[in-house]
Amino acid sequence: MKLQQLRYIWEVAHHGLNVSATAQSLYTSQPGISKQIRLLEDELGVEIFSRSGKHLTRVTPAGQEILKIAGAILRQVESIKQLTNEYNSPSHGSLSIATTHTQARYALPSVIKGFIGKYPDVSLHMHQGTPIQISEKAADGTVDFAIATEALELFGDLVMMPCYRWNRCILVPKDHPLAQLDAITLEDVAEHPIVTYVFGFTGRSRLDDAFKEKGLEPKVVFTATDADVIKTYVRLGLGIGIVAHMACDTETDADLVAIEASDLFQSSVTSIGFRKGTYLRGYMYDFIQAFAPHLTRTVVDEVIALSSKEAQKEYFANMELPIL
Amino acid sequence: MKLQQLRYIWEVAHHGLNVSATAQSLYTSQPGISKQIRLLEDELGVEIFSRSGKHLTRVTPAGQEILKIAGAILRQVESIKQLTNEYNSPSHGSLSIATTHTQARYALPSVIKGFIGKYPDVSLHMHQGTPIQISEKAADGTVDFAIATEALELFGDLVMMPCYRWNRCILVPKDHPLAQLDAITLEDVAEHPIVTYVFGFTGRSRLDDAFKEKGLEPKVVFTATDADVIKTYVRLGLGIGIVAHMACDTETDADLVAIEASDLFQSSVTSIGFRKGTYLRGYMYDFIQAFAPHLTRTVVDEVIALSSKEAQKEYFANMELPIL
DNA sequence: TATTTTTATAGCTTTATAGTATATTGAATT
DNA sequence: AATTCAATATACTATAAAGCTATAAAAATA
Repeated sequence: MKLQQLRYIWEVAHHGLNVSATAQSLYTSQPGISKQIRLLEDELGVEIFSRSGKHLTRVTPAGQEILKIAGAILRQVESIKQLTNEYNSPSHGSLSIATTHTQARYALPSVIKGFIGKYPDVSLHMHQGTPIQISEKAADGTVDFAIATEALELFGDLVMMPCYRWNRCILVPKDHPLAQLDAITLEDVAEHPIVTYVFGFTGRSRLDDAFKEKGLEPKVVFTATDADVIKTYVRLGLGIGIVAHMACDTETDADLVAIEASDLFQSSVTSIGFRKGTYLRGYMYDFIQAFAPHLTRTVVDEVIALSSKEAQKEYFANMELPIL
Repeated sequence: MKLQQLRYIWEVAHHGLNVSATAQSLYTSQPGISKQIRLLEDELGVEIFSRSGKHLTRVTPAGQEILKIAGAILRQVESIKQLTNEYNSPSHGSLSIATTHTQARYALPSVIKGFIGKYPDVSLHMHQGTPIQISEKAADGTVDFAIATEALELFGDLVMMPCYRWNRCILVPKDHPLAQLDAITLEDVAEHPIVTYVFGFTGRSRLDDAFKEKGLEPKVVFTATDADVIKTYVRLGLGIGIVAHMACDTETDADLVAIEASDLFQSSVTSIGFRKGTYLRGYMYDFIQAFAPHLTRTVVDEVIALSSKEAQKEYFANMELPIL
């Protein structure tokens, strides 16, 4: 058994069982990969892929198990490389982050700015996507970190750490009746058409919960994945906007009125997650702490050491989070 | 990076940093290993072993980390092989068990007999040792299973499952005053010289606890690691023997009187443990269940799935164990 | 059925691995 | 301090393995 062979079967399995395509993506030849897969299967005495004639059609049950372990092995090999990189050149490397629009647009820029100033030799990669996509990318090792408000719990082998708590505000045009009120209630809000986030994005579920609890049926007339689009439609008079607090900028949104809505909806928590067993480079610890000051290296290491997801939640249960 | 290289550094590290000795044990040449280690170090750009001239003197800090991951990788490679073996020939393989005298002599024989009858093609290896040695062997992968009453909790990466609960009895010569009593108390016992297990063996700690709790100071005049030796000295009149219940055989020990002592001492629990992440062959599940009927394949898989040691303990907290 | 896509095979080249013999060095011993 | 012993490094060679190109064969698709 060779690492190369494990790499090949893993890549083929992740390229739709197309050996030629895999070969291209790995800059090698198709016969080479085919041969190595055969050799491995011969050595193990088990077919990893079942074939109809010359084509690979599916992964065998044994193959499923093998691929799972092979993936773990390859990630550990990656860990060894990462740790030696850390010894060789602590300030060189790369950092990939998958996140949503809201984070990328409002929460991350200042952190990123500080980071690239401090680590000019770390190449930074940002991937934007839905919370589900983000979690998947972290879980399969495409990115180092996932930062999002929802869906990060779905993946069992992610270590998740809460970063900050945030509230919502309601954006209305200056002449809107809600802008005249001194205090606003959920009932007031429910009377107007609403423009807000798509379900599964930026704490949308908390919003729905709040209305449901009071037995209200909000008239959501338009949903978007980001606050910029939401604002655009608020300006068009489509409805009132409900967005994350950090998306309300009094300067650029001078034509809108932002109404604090902290007491109308439960606050949401944005978390950062990474795959269990990932080797964290020094600058990665640094990034985490820059984003969430309470997540010091010590704290992160302690959380990693906790064996269960429940213990991790427990760890943060009584911790005060920064409020943004 | 090659698996072979990881194998070499791991073996060298576990052969006292002696490359020549490692080469011998692996039936290969010393230059081959030396070269591969150098190649790996060159590739990683990190010294795994520090050298004084030509001699390897110690493992570098980076080497420590690398070796730890390398060990995990090699064990996973082993898992792949095991699982393919399971597909190829479910009834062929090997099973190594490390256990103490008490288990090997009294609890295991019937189980082993049934097992070799059912799986004649599984080669069975029994290793006898102290509970500490046993745990170590399970933790580093020398054996598949550790079976013992003490010390199995010490190793964090062992999955441990309680098998049965057992009590003690007191062995005395026929003419001994204790043999005349109708009911026996701990105070009675403490008046006589005692022959029992060495500390750290066969639930010895429970015994000490019982005396301590009543403020008694037992006169332990002789300790041994097994009941056979204890009986021998009881016969010589050195003192009264306190041994595990399963060590009292009314036939072979017809010259001794066994006094039930279940209510004098807290019962002990014998457990079986294996390293987390071990691939369990079908016959291994079968062995476990033959030894402890409540540990069905389903139960074992459920316990393995539990992430923390605490959750595992919790799982068995309310389970009735067989009493031997 | 024709065409395209994909995999397998063969032959060849390059690279890698492991072996032997031997030099060199460090540690132990006197 | 010199000598001996044990261990590692180096040089070289033989063998094995891995990968490439070209091409044949087989599925999939149109």
